[in-house]
Amino acid sequence: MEEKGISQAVISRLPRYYRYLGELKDEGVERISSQELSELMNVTASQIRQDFNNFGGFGQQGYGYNVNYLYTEIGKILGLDKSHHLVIIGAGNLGQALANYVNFERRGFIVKGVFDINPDLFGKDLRGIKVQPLDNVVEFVKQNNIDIAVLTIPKNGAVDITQQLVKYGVKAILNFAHVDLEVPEGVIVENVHLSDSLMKLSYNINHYKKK
Amino acid sequence: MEEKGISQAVISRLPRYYRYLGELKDEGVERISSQELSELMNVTASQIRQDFNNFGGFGQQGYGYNVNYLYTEIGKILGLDKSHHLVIIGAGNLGQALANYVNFERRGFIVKGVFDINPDLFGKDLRGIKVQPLDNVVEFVKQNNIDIAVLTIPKNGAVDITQQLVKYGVKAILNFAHVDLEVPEGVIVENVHLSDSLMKLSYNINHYKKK
DNA sequence: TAGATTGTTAATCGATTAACAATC
DNA sequence: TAGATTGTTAATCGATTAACAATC
Repeated sequence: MEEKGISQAVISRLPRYYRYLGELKDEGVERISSQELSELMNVTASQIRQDFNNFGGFGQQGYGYNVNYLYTEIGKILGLDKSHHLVIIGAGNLGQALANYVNFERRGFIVKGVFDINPDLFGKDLRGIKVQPLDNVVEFVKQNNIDIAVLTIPKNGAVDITQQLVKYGVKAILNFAHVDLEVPEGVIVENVHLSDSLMKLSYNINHYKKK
Repeated sequence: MEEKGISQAVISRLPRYYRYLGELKDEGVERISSQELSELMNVTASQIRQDFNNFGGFGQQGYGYNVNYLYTEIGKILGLDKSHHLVIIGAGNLGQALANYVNFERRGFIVKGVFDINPDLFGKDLRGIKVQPLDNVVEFVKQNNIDIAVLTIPKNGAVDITQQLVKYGVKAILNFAHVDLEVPEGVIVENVHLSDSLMKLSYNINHYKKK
């Protein structure tokens, strides 16, 4: 089961498989073939089988895949069977939106702290968590075993705080700031650049003709 | 200049080029070679030249690229020289965050209306735009030449409203709902699935070893 | 002109799809 | 057993990188 060198293209597809399998599970579907799943998801059956086989054989010839089992296994691959402690840095609308989004918690992403530089926000309660001054974050990260930092602050602040965060053990950053963060080897950055998404949309509005 | 069949891989890189070129421009840099840009951005010079050449020759042998010119041209390719009218559907924290994000406006993405089903939010002012009842949206889209809808509502609502929106002329959807939207040919959907990003992060925390 | 650097073709690499033998 | 469907190898396709001739 110790896989390695899986491409990010494959990893990027796992959450979508996970979502579809979760829905099938909720509908009470017990088994599914790569062919059926391929029609549902609009991808090739071949790709589905290749993707799953990167992690070992989850299916059975002549039968297909057990939905429940496959769902659980993909969850494990994604690390959703373990919980992750995260801090949100920036308690503006976006930070608050994320702090309030209860579904993350369901997947094991536990918001432990929310920080901001704006004193007006200090003490504001977000689902039981009070916004703290940003100055507290380093100490907080040290003491609370924080894996993930979510950056919802402007880019200058994001660059500065990143240095501190990785120094004190943050392993991954979900970055909403519109800047490329420099991090040491082994620290993961996932960028969510909303303006980039809008620009792609804009391009495609003008150029997209047929599928 | 009429390009076609540009791959989405290339398009996805354009906003990042645009950002770096904008910064160089602001710093007063006049010209840059693909080699210099490649070091700055951590991509190959070859890829940069290939990417730009999809759209025609923006550079000059022996000189490199004029930063200002290239910046402007990429902006045009992305359609940022034209403005887009958008509506935000869902005025929760995320919808408000986007409505308040002034930088979108700078790039020509003009928020024309914000809608919600929650009466408590009706009339709430977001940078001069008042939240309206969702029931108004179809009429509003018809009359205000709306290109883009941003969906920041839960998935059931998103699926339902999408049918209406595309019927009345919306050409593109920025979808934050955790569901795959079905749209007719020619309508663009760009998904921003934040929980997928967190899952990728989670996977990589556990598996990433070396670059 | 000589040097630099693009534009572009060719080579490589990786990801996707097709095919089919293994096997439940 | 026969039929179905996976696991996996082989073929194809597309994207990235390398190389270099064109040219400023």
